[in-house]
Amino acid sequence: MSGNEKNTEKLILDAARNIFIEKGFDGARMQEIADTAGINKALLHYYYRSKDQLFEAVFRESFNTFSPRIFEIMSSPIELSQKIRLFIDSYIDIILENPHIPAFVLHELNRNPGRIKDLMPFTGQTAGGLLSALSQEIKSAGYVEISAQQLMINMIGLCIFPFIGRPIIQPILFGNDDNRFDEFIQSRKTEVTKFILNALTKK
Amino acid sequence: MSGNEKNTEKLILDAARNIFIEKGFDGARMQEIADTAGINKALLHYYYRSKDQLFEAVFRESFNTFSPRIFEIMSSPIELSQKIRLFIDSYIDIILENPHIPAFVLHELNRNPGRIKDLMPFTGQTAGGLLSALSQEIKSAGYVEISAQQLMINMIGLCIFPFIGRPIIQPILFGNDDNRFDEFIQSRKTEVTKFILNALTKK
DNA sequence: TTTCGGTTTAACCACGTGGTTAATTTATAA
DNA sequence: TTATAAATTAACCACGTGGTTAAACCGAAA
Repeated sequence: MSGNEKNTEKLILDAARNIFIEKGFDGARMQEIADTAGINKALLHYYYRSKDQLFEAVFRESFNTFSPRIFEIMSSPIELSQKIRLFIDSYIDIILENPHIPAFVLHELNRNPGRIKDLMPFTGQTAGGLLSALSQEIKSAGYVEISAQQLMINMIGLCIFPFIGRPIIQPILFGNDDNRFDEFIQSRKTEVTKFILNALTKK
Repeated sequence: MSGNEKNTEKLILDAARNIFIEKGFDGARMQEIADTAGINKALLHYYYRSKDQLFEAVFRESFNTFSPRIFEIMSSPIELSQKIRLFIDSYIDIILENPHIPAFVLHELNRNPGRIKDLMPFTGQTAGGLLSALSQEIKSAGYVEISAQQLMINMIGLCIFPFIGRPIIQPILFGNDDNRFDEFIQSRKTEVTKFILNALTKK
């Protein structure tokens, strides 16, 4: 039982996650995943039967990380402004720990939009319920008139976009300086929250 | 000179654009591009020497469509609020005509971030100039305190995100109904403009 | 020590890939 | 009509791909 005693299945999944997220399904090679995991290629098929199934495992995991707990937070019994603060804060934190996941998940979903059906934990109905509830809260909070959908997309988009757009944002706006980009992201949590809450406030 | 007299090079580029944008570089097959164009595969290499060069042609074109004319608009001598209205309006219009381009460009840029260097028409300096000018305008307009970078990213992100995120947005928020999603996008132009301008306004 | 199941590997396979080539067709001009 | 170059094609090639297989390895129970 030496130190590197790590079960092989996990070893494979870790390697596959790195490769798939970096190169996407089409760009990933089973050989490279095996090399990264430090094992023989046949072992990939021993534990996961095919490239598709290995990818499936990685993608589900990534999707669950990516899929915001927005519905949990949004249905909790706290004030709307607090929900918004809470969501922005925790969602940006999550993405900061896995900055490449949004681009990965969204690309694979665009490549195969039908896949979403297998992944949705909540029905359209539960979503509908939350939306109408949110819609009520917007009104009773005395906020600006805005549909629940528009607000949700704004919140999520403002959190995610900087990460997906980094390869174009950083060179143009920050002279390709990693530090300046990181500072930018750091300040985003408070900036986005301020921006949204102010956008919702009647003048 | 019959009706379908279309020069072959253009025929190839059209087919390549469709395939590359739908499947990405790694997922695209030269044979499928040839079939789509209705020509022999060897012709692809006759006009464009390699898959890379054919892709390069498609990507440059897409990037120029995608790359917002934000710097033109932002440096024109009109009031800031008008610039914002103008940008949101025209940018969403452009993307509506090519709804798959943002996901395509951003994915390929994430796959190969170095590529951006070959594509930037403006130096970091010109961008810097525009940013400080914009920063001044924000102040003199009496708007809320916000950095030029944060504002620009918010504007662009709010325009683009619904298109990149469609495969997840439509099923969850609109019961996978094409019409409801299209209505949502249509109302976005006014909604996003209102949202941003209000977010910038002090109480 | 032997046996036996789960692990791991080297070697292999059929097939699809991007790319090439030599020949054929087509248009053009003399 | 004929000569010439450009456009187009069928056939081909080397190689990388996902996947398989049979044998070897290894720890534990008998």
